[in-house]
Amino acid sequence: MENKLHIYNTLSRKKELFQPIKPPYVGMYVCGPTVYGDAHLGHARPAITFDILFRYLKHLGYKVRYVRNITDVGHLVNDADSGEDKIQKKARLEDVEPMEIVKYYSDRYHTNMDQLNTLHPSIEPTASGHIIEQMEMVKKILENGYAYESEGSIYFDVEKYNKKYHYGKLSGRKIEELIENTRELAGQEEKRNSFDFALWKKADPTHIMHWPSPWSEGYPGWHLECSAMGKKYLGETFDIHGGGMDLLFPHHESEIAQANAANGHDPVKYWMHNNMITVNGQKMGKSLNNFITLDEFFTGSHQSLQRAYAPMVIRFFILQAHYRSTLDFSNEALVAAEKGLNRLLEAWHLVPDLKASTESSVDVKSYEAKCYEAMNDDLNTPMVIAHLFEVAKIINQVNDGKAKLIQEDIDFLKSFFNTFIFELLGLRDEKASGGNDQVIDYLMETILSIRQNAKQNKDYATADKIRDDLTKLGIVIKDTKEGAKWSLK
RNA sequence: GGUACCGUGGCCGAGUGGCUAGGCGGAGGUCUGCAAAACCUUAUACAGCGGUUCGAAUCCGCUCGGUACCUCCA
Repeated sequence: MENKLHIYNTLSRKKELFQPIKPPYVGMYVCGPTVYGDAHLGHARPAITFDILFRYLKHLGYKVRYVRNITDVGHLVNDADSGEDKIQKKARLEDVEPMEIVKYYSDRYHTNMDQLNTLHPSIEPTASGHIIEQMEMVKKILENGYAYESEGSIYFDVEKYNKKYHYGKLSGRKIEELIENTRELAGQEEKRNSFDFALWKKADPTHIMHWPSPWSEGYPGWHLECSAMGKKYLGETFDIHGGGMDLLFPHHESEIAQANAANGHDPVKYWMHNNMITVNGQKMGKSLNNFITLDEFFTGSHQSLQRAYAPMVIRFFILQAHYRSTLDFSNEALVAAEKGLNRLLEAWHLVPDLKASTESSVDVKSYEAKCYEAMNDDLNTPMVIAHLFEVAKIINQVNDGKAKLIQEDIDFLKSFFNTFIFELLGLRDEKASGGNDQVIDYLMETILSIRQNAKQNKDYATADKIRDDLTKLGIVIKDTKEGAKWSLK
């Protein structure tokens, strides 16, 4: 299988030609959400970024297994003295079962992801469903001598590990600096070094999510689930591991360490990290409490939103920036994205009705190569979109009789646009589903003919009232040379 | 304090040595009863200072400003 796809590998800090370990198979693991709250705009970024990669790899002919986990245990809360589980904390506050929280937010996450038109992962494992696998990994790391027990908890011995391997190879950190710079946190007296991390944590009596283990009644450490589940479903070494840049350290760094300590070699060939979405230049995140949930975007129910934005507008907005750049959110930017998306789709709608000429005045086929080139250059979707806009302009020119295309080129446009807009960028034509109702079609035909009569009688007041009233209902009327056309907004 | 990244026109955002990015917004025009859409034309740019080069937004250095990670975080 040949391809020219280059992806930026965080491990080497360079763009590298993508060569799977065992073509045509590709194994891809992406860090999913911790389901203790609604998904916000930041969660949409990796989901969409790696959805694009998933779609493109499949398009190139690879057989991809895409694993995205659901974190439903572990992950300590920083302000809880006892190291209380995040899910548990939420559960206690709302007085419900932890798994009830997990179910509730998992469902909502899935709904949001469907709204954003991301393809479902091949496997979506939960941490709580893989306690045994995680314990097996702890045992192995213990056997290999890279972990120690302390008060019923098991910690990873970073210093010892670093003597044979390199702790910091992904994030560029040096262990000596970690010694000096790691902040003092509660509950660290059990550890030999402040940067050692838990593989297994003993549950205190109030902790309600716990499992029996050889060491204590407890729960698995922060970074273990991805290592254990990645290995189980993709093997000890797999092609791609993705996630947000904020997971680079310590999460992904520790995953590498765990894999080496357990299996003796690196787990992943290509590490990919998407950048953050910012608000006024600052990261949108849970801890800063400046996040806007996806539901709030879709309904417009957040004080800093001027109105609602459709899921496809959010998707398009995210795709208009490169995944490794920060993306600054604002109403203005979203409105611009919405108009741009609309412009693209309007052009797409014109394609079937374009009139063919005997010759073409523009070279539309060259745009396909340009788009592939952009995709191959580390998934440069903003570049792809820029090319598509240029094609949209050509379509409009042909529609206006200012440029010419032969039938073959028009047919080419249909498949080309279809491939890039819908198959690869994963955009959905929300309007395509509207207007299928025969009753509505007939109704609109009737209304528009009444309006046409009014116009012919120069009764513009009536004509404009019809148009204005329909606009309020979300129906847009455009008078063209071929008569009035309508569409749902 | 350590590590990494960034600073592009009113806004968002590509571009890494010479060729118009693109979208939104602004101005003027064509079309139209008006509007919308579309098309045409147009203005506004590469944080600052030095250096390398025939030539730099793009490479190097310094300065200033910002962000991320170092603690759960997409």
